[in-house]
Amino acid sequence: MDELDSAILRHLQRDARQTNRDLARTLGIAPSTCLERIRVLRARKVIRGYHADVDPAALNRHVQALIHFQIRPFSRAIIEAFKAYAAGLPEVSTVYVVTGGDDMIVHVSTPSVDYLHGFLMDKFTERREVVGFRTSVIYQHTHNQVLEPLTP
Amino acid sequence: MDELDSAILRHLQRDARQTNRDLARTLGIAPSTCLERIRVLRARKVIRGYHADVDPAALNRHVQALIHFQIRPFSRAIIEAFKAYAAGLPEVSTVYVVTGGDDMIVHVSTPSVDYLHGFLMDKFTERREVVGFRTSVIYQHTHNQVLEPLTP
DNA sequence: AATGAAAGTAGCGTGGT
DNA sequence: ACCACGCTACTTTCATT
Repeated sequence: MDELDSAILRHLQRDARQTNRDLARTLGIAPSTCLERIRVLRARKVIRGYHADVDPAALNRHVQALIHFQIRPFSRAIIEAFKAYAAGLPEVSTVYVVTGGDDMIVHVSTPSVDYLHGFLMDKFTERREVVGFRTSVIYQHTHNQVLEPLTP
Repeated sequence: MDELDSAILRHLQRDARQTNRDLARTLGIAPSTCLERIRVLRARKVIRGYHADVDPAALNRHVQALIHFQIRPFSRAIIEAFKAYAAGLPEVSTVYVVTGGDDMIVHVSTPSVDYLHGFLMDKFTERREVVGFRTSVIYQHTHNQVLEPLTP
């Protein structure tokens, strides 16, 4: 992980579909060198994948929310099972297992407020391990697609 | 947005670097057709971009957290300013503006717990609009990279 | 580890159905 | 709208440094 690798990661986070030639040209290296660097970064799992960023509204997901869960009993097996359950629901985009006031925070996106309400009622209220949850509707969110390496 | 567009989005969310030819072949359409569909989806901003997914640990970001903020006074200008401030910090990956108990939830990733503590102290405690915040350290998180269209 | 050339392959415009 | 063709450009391997 030298400065060149960092530069490659920075550029591929911003635009994953630029050609290898273009990337090599902007970095001032040969295309074959650039290709090999990227191959190694993938093999080392530093680059985990390449994903298109799709507007949720185009997928009929106009209402997003964060759901804060309290789970009891708090054991590894229960947490793992609930995490797997939540992550498998098509409305769910992210599951965070956290410390603090809540045990789990789940990011969901749904067509409407009505759909969200029905979804929460149908999928979570009946589960024994869920002793309580709280909904935060998301008004806006901005995502920083390019993360730089940090120095300790 | 027909079934073919949905299929294209599904595949590009899973792997944004597959060639147009491969995608066309798996969908059973001509490459030129596929290319034109993708071009329109980009022009309509349904596809917002293509991004490499990089392991945060490789960027020296071993400790992630969600920070829950209470902001006062609660006005559009104050919220916008704080959002812009937070989103501009390199440690921050996502800013959610929400309803409910909190006003803003910020996803951060840092090298260590010490770094996180110093970061919170240096960047947030001195800001007047921050009347309180709470930290949830993230133990695990799973992200669903492929979002399907939902039917109302 | 980086390069340059060479072979295979893909992108993308044009025209046709 | 979709497909077929063809030119140009890209990717990728390998010998060389």
